[in-house]
Amino acid sequence: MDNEKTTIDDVAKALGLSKSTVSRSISGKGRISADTRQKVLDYIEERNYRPNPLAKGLSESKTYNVGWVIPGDDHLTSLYFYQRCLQGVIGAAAKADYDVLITTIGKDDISGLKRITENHKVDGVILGRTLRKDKAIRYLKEKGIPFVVVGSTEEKGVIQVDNDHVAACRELTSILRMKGVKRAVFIGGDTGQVVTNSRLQGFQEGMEDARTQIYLDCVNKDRVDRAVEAAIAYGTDCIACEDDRICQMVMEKLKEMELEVPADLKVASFYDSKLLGNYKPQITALKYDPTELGKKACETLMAVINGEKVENRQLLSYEVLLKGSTQ
Amino acid sequence: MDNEKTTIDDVAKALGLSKSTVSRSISGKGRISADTRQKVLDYIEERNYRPNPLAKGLSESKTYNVGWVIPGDDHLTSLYFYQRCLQGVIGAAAKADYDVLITTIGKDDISGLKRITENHKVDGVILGRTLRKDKAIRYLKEKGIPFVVVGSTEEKGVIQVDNDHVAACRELTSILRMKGVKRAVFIGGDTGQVVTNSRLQGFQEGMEDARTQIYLDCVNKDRVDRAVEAAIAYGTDCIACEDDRICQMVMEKLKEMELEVPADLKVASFYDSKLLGNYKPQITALKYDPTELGKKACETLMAVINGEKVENRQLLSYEVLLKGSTQ
DNA sequence: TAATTAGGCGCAACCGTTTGCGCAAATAAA
DNA sequence: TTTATTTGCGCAAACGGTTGCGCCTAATTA
Repeated sequence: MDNEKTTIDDVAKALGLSKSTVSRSISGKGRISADTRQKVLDYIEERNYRPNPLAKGLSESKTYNVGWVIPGDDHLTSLYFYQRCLQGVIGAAAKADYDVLITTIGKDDISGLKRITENHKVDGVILGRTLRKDKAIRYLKEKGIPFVVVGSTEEKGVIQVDNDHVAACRELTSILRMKGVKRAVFIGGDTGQVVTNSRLQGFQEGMEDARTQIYLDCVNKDRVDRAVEAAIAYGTDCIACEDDRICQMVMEKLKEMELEVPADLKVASFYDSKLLGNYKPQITALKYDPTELGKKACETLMAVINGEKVENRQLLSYEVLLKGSTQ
Repeated sequence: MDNEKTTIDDVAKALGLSKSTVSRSISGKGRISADTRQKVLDYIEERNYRPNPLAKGLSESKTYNVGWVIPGDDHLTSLYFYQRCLQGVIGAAAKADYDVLITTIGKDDISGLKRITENHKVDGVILGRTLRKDKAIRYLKEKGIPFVVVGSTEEKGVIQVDNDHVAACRELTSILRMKGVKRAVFIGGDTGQVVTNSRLQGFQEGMEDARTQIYLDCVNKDRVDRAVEAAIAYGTDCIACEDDRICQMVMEKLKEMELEVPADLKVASFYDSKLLGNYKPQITALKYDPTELGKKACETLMAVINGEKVENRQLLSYEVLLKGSTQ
């Protein structure tokens, strides 16, 4: 009972038609009578016939695959983010009859990316993370391979889909200011990442000309601890953390210092995640939808592949979650 | 300067050969003089020619893709596990000139899996997680699609690659027994998962006929808390946690109860992960190599695809990390 | 030296689609 | 009714590889 290997020829024979007609019925292109078309559609539906994508791809010069490229070595939160993103990518791809080919790259090793592109296995690529001076971007641009990046890059002429970090951080920050925050502190991570700068920018815009203090490159517990100590010494009444991991470390440090949130000072995170799920006063944070990001990225890539003109920079919306930590 | 579209014909023309000869030079099959072959190999190396996998696949009835199927909704540790696994899969696939097509499935929704198989996009599938009464397994068996599962299943006649949980847990447990543990407690999660039962079995074998107590289905903080309370009431001197997440909850609870590890009691985890990285007395745990798992799984799948006979059950080794928590 | 075998290569069919072109029948315009 | 146009469909050539078969030359054997 297997229809494993039915081909378009089988369908054509069975219906007394030519394969051209069957092909045109399926694609809907060309001149076809509505009657015949419906007959074909019904038949292939019933027999569960699926055109062989290799043959289809060969004649159309398409692979019907997109590459999903993520770092091979990354921390847990990112993984969660990528997984959610991937859901969006897969969904959007499926709608266009595409599938997702996954590969990983390292900071200096883009061999995985080269594999799938040089071997003609994908029609385009979605970059899950970018660095400054990103080798992958350079490579894709040079080769003229369609691609979009999730997140932002300083590289010019690159199609990017990102959360509107600046606007989000600006909005949350100005809410904090309204709530009476006078000496806000921003603790940020790797300044090599574009997103860090966006968040800082949003913070500064939101604070207008209120007094603030900024601590950057807090990439480990030590750095964060020292930043928190300095912030307390400064007499801060609110710490804005660049992301969930920093927020986690900040909360830990505050606990060690036996300071109460929000009694002694407010705390907010510019990135919500599961890591923040278990705090007693829940943490005020900015929430994004990674699935939506992936979806948008993939849709954009599809458009690029089909030769449509698309905006270079697409920004997605966010949500401000006001919780107990900034009460 | 683009060699985007060089075909085997171009290569043949350039070298004054026929495409059959070029093809045979590349594959090494058939009768070819070493001279000619080398000439071809040099040329394609220099011009970076890669055979179009769609054309190749079409004529060989192969896609040169394997499907990597993971749950669409899972917790952080799993994600880490899958990511490491994936590394192994990608590596092994690349060696056989395969690429990895990713898709996600839910407990009752295997449409993603159906997509890639019915559309003939993969030659075989690796299942990243299985459940009892697994729909994906049923489906793949029924359709006769080559597949291997990472982890264990009770389903008969399925090729599985797994860590040797029983042996590992047995060994760690017996070490604990040697160390003088007299009233050990096992706290396990979802008994619906095959691995939970394997770990329990290893624990029981390792404890021989020493007194023990078992708490199962501790799938959330509440359940774990109650199990820990009961264990303490029982007067336990060692809690063996089924996995990292349970261990995390146990440690939290012990802290709340103001009990010291290992002074008041020992704690061990039957699964090491990053979640356990930050405890003051480090946690004794069993360490596996997910990358190795993925690699082995993919290699096995390749063998199956090539029609080789393989062992139904492949067990990988482990490492016992003895740390402060069981001192 | 003649007969056989083996080695190296090319021809052409095939894998399962898409699509330009041409032809006949049906429809519309003259 | 005749002519022009449209409509529906089939033919056959791609797409870029692999592979069975056959031919020719060179090496081996009798």
